Amino acid sequence: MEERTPRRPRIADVAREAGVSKTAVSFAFNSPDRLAPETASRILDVADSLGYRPHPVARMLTQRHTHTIGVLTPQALSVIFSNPFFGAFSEGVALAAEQEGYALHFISPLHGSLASAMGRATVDGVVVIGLSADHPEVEQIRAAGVPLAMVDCTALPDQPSVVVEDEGGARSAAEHLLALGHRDFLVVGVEPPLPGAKLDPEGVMGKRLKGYLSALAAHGLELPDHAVVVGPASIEGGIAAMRRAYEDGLRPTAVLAMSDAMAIGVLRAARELGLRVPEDLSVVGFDDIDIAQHTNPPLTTVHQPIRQKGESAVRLLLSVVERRDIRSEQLRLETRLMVRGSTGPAPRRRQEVVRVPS
Amino acid sequence: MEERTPRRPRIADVAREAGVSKTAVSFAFNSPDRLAPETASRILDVADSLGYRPHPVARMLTQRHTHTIGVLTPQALSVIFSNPFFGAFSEGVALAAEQEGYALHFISPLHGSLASAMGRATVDGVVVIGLSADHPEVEQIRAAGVPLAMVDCTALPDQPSVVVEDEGGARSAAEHLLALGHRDFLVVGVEPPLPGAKLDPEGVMGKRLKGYLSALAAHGLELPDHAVVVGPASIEGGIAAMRRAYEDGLRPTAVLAMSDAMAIGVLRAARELGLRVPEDLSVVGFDDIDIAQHTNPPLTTVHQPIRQKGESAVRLLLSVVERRDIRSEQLRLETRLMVRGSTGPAPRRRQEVVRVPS
DNA sequence: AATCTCCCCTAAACCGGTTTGCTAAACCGG
DNA sequence: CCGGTTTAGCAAACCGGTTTAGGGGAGATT
Repeated sequence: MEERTPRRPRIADVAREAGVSKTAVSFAFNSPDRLAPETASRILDVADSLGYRPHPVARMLTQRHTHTIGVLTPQALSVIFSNPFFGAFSEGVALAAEQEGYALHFISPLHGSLASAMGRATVDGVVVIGLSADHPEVEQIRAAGVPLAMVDCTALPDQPSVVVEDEGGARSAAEHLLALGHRDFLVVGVEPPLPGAKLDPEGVMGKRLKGYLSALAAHGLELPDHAVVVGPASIEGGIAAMRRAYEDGLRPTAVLAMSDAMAIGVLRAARELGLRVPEDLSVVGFDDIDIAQHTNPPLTTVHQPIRQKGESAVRLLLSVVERRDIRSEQLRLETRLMVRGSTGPAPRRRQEVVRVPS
Repeated sequence: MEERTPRRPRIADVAREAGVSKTAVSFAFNSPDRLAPETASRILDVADSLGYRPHPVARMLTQRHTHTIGVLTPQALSVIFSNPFFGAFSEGVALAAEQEGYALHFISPLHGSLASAMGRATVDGVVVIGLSADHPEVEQIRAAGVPLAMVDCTALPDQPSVVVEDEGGARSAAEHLLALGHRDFLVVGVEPPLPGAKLDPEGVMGKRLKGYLSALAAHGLELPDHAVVVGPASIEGGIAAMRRAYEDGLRPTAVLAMSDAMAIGVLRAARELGLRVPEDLSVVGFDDIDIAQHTNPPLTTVHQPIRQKGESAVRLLLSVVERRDIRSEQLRLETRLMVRGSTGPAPRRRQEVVRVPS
């Protein structure tokens, strides 16, 4: 006569075993002070002996919140997690979430649909990264009444958001190279997630490009279209982009990369092409990920507070989730050029790159 | 006379508005074929106009599963996410999870308690990484009836697990250096998460150390205790470890690092100490993270299939979650030495390191 | 002795869905 | 015209908890 279904014990089982009501058991776990001390501890003992744990889903249902925040990205997590930028960002998100007692739930397209993934997600709010404001998904989330905080996008005026000075940072990178005498540039950009799509001028990469261009324009320079190559934001992407540029006959003295990972790829490709950095070629990245200071030579790059971005996004989000603060803040963080070893004076010899006189 | 509480519409609201029962609404969403086509689409229209989405938590409660898997780590996520190893591992986990239609939930100690974090987590199963089998938490999870898959730990015979050939990989690393003529070694290890704890001989680091030692022993060599330094598994940790070793007077010709991040730190510290790699010093890492092939010089290291580890763990886990397969598999994956540029023949000059004759 | 408090605990409603079991009407062949 | 099968939809039970409103008894107050 064995018990055939070792099913999970419920609150009713504990109540029966302890000879009390379900309410009492609930009190024992959630507000023990509403029970006589010995009753509470007896209930807890019984619960323990039965191996009872309150069912988290049932609890969520009645308490109306999940103590979980979501991180929403339009790309598959499997491509995202290998990105050091995302790692650092998640670090910031996790730090704030952990401090506030929230768990982390990553939301990415399931079976191709971000909407259905979002529909399944049991979160109190979401941090949205890598999505432009006009993405239909974002509107849907808002309509569903789920609080959200946007990262790298400020287009929703009544929503909390965190952005960085992308344009200014990019400008300072280009100015740095211009001051070193460089005139022949190659811009290495991150391609949009959807193949074929044009660089969104309001997106992060669009702003960085704008920053580069405005610095060049101030020196009477223009950037020919073919001096902009794009690829995936990875070391391999950077290698491929640099090789392609060389095969196309470009011989820049300086490379402006929109991501550190790609800059590291450029460093690598340059070495293979027999170019010394920074003597023959200067390279500047963007983001200042951790390894940037440990490359050889150390990478000159535009620092942005990646971790803080994640942390602030969560703080902003929680302030509306917990209704501590209704007004939604728009945070704008600074960027800062970190001059290290990968940039130097432009070499003397002239390059054959197209240049437009002012 | 405005509606004051724009509360989320419930299934009953849709039912009333459409003039049908709750059941019909539920059917419209979940098994439309049980309804007349026009009824179903009318209900869906009403739902849409009301902005109704089925409540995911309520749905979880009745359906008895969450379509979410947890990743459990004993360390704070904020320290974990910056680790490239973990990034690659998560990539594998995410890949398998996404393919199977599961979302990802990261579980780390909340307010210092892994148990309470686990108690709140609404997951169908967990992938456990970095936890030894005798950790009280693991027992608790099993007792709670939550399916789990252990990574890097095989101690639970009736649980699915994924491990790699740590000892063999470490041995091959040491043998490679021995074959190059090295006799004076420094081992750079990853410190246990709890300060002061001794290296768990059954843990990953313990096995790697055992592998190093057995290769040395086969050549009649012993490793003095002071030739093993430990630190956090990061670039900084590697730099600090190498510096400390030098300050202690050690002058090894070869470094065996238990993690690539630390090996990269060693590379960096060596450069600062004026040592050429591999002419003056050989360095071999462990893991073969992505950047290992892009360091300067490219890092010789022991490859382990990190992504596959994550992927397999999820597959194994889901096979028990979905009861497709009751027998729990124990997977053991191979490691493989990747010889690259950071190792070379031992330099001629003898070092003053302590050496025990055979 | 009656009333008031306070303490400890409970019954029942509720959270927002899904699922089971059933019924009434439509359909069908003979 | 009749019994049998389908079809379309409903009411109620259920998932596993929390919370509200309130009841009974003991001690304090009048």
